[in-house]
Amino acid sequence: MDYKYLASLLFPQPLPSADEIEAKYPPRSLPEGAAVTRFAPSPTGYVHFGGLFPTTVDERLAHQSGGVCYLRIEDTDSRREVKGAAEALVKTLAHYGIKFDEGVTETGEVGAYGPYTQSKRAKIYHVFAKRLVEEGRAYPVFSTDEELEEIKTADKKAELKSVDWEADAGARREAMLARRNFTIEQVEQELAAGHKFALFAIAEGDGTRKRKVNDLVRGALELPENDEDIVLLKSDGIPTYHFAHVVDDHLMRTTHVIRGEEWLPSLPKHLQLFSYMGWKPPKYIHISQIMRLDEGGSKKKLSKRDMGANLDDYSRLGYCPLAVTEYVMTLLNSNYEEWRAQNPDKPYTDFPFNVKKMSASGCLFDLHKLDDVAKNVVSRMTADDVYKQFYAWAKEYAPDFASVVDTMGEDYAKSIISIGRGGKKPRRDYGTWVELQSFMKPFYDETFQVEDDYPENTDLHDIKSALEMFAETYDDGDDAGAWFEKIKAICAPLGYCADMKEYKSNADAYRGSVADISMMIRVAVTGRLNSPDLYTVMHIIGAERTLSRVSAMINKL
RNA sequence: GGCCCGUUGGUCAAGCGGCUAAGACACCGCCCUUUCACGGCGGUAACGCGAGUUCGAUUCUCGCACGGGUCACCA
Repeated sequence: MDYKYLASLLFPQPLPSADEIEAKYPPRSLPEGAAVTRFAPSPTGYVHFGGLFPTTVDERLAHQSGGVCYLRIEDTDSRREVKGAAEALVKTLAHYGIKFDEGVTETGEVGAYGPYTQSKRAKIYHVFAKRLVEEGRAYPVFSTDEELEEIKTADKKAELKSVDWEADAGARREAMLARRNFTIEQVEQELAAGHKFALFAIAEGDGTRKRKVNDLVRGALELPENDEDIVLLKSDGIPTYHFAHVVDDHLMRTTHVIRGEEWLPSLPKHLQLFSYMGWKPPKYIHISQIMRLDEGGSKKKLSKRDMGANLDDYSRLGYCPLAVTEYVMTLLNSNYEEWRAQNPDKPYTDFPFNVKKMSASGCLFDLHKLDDVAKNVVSRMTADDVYKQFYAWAKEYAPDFASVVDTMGEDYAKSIISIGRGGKKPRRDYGTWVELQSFMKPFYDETFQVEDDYPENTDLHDIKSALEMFAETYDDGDDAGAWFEKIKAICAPLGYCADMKEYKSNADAYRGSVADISMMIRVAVTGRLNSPDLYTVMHIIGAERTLSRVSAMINKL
């Protein structure tokens, strides 16, 4: 068969030569060892938590080595495309510190290796597709409009589940072989009839033979050679992922491809295409799925509806983006936590990220762990920083509380946030803005309320007497020592023990201890059974509030 | 069903032929503390099973089991 002629039939429009294209995408001039990575999502919706994993690896690998990390939009499936998804994606990732040097950005496309949107690269794919036809490595498969319609509406997933695998494999193989046989005349006729064609690459592999391939995380893998013809172009002329991946990652000079493990089975296809094209394949890292625990206690894939799957959930719950990033880092490199403990003040980007430390097995999403990381992150922040982030969050997600905060001003809020902050061991009372909001509530009249009841065995008369005595003697000017002496002084008249050690060794002799007296005051002043140090709380809210809350409680009893 | 990947405590995980099998989270207990919390100390808890190689296997090989992925003109 005259492949040159076939190619000219299939691609009649004038195209640049492969060499011309290659010249436009020269090797990058980067320092030795610099990684070029990319995140290549299809714009089908919000960013999944699972998407943050490979992306963080992309970003670290590139920027740690002085390389380039770019964003390419794989919009080759018009059926699934969601409008505005790409923009939302860029914005969300930026929020988590993933900044792209090239590709699709908030301000449009930047970089010399574009376009970075696959739908704009049709001509480039056609150049290389045509070359494969000329070499006798690719052939067309024609479909009528009706058949195409069928392909478009068929629910392949459902179909595949109820298939007779063995019979199907044979039938598919036969059909594949049959498709390879055609004549130039048939092609001419089909084209004349206006039928569209998909372009397939001939598989030369032997499926019964294994080939060693390398994955940077998993090591040497044995995958069967590819013996299935590969769809390069769909009937609409748009490439499949397989072809686009090979062409784009070669031209854009990607050195490391980080992607989900669902791509592992098609790796032989990609390797075969790289070899057909005469290009050097990139290094691969296939990342396992993120799992979650279902109600029954078994592992399930973290799916779209799960809490925590949508990255926007974290914003809503008030996790600061750095907390999420650091959590991802701990999952990616288990020595990250140790490094963090030793380097509490360094930015996470100083951590020497190591691909070899990554785990080949999947990991389970653990909200507890996230909370712990979040507490660490927030405890290390300055009061100023916490205030800014919290206030911005409140404006959006808790506007009522934001206006409550406004009533007392910024400094007041910061004095609350400053409790236990700074020093070598800052307190870790809250890890999210939702938790901080709850922490702050007792400090504002609008949100103060008695939420907790006194412990069951507390004597109401004692409470009343204790509060009355407290109110009589309270002096805003006392220092912490004097203040506590006065609390202790309340004990004896009521038959409570002022000394905890004494009380513990001789509890029966007393009605209670200074701890109980403190609790009586605490609930009156903060409305809760737990609070930060009472003396500190009273001085933040001031004497007036303190005493009015105490008398309100006395009246209530 | 074929093929591929994976399997250390509840979770994330060190380990890479010889260890009392790290650490972190969670859980529990004790201590500190005016309570709770924070903090400190400690505890419960693991190499999926069966062969083989070896003086010796968590570590290497092979089966099996389990989990996951994949088998589209989707990515």
